[in-house]
Amino acid sequence: MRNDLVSGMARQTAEKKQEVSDPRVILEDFLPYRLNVLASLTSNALAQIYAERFGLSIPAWRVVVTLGQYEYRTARDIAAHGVMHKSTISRAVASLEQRGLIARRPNRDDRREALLELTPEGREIYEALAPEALAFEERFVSVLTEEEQRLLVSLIDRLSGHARQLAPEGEVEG
Amino acid sequence: MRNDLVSGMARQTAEKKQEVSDPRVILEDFLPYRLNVLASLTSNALAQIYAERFGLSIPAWRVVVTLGQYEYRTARDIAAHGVMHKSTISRAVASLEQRGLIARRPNRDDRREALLELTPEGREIYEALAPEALAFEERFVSVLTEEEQRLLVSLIDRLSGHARQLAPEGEVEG
DNA sequence: ACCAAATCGTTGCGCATGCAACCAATACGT
DNA sequence: ACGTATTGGTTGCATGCGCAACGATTTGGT
Repeated sequence: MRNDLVSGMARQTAEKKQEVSDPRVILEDFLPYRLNVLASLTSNALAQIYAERFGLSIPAWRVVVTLGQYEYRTARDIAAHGVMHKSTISRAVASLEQRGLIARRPNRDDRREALLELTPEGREIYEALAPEALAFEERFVSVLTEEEQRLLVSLIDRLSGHARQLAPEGEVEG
Repeated sequence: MRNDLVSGMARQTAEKKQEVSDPRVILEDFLPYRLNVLASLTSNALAQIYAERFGLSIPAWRVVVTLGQYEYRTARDIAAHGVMHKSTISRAVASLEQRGLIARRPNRDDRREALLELTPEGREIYEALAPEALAFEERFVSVLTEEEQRLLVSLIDRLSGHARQLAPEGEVEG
């Protein structure tokens, strides 16, 4: 093996004081980087479940979950709820509709938008998928104590709130 | 405004017991989702800095940072260090080389690989970029106390280690 | 009533990404 | 020493994404 660089992830606290005089970014210690690595690892592991077993992309998965949670909803609700770009949703919805997993019902009160909902087949997939997703989450956080899990959630929340202010505008992919 | 769905991020603890009998995924409470949103928010905010001000993509930024940190390194070292696919690195390196920010020196001992290093211009950019990145990080985590910051880092570390086991293989984009 | 601005959703375009195939060079087994 | 397997790095290809422009519809101002 030869992967000591990544598996080592050497943390060098001795370096800290140097950052003052000659600012250096230590990638492995850089929080945005770490967050991304963790999020990617998690996403990819999860994606295997719903891609290989249900043929769903990440955006499709989010659409399905949202509709499973809310019965029916418009595309822009889903976009807001899943923090995704509306074009991403549009394409995911088109694909899901073509596969017969969701149905589109035009809204008579506002004919620009359409209400989306799971078809019976769609709900079937959702009901098979949801327990697996939750089981994954459970396995994933099982290295932490309950206390730590609550803490993590609260830290993430506060950081997310703050991050939205640092970058006021813009959707987020996922 | 009409974004109550996303800005509300309603957390409904009362729902918890329902998950036992009828497993439902509440997207806003789903940890992988939250991690992704936070990571994306952070990435995008950061990306603005080095895209708009230095014309660097995320992979390019990671190459620059790695070389700033280690003087010289091969492409595959950088890939491992930045947890990125080797093709991503290859293209980032090509672009940086063309812009004259990094130089490639063939390794006589193993002529498959090449040692990469920052040119003076590259280092100049790095030295302008590093303080800004660190300042961003500082601003970013400033909502947390020192204690909480240490805790967050440790939680992330443990989760990352665990996640690597759940998804044993595969690079990570970023 | 009318016109401008805003909103929902779709689509064409350019670009980045991951994958797999590939080339060149090196390591390994026998 | 020879052939095969492995490794570093590049590239063609298909896919997916965000952006911006657009059509259709609705809202708001006057």
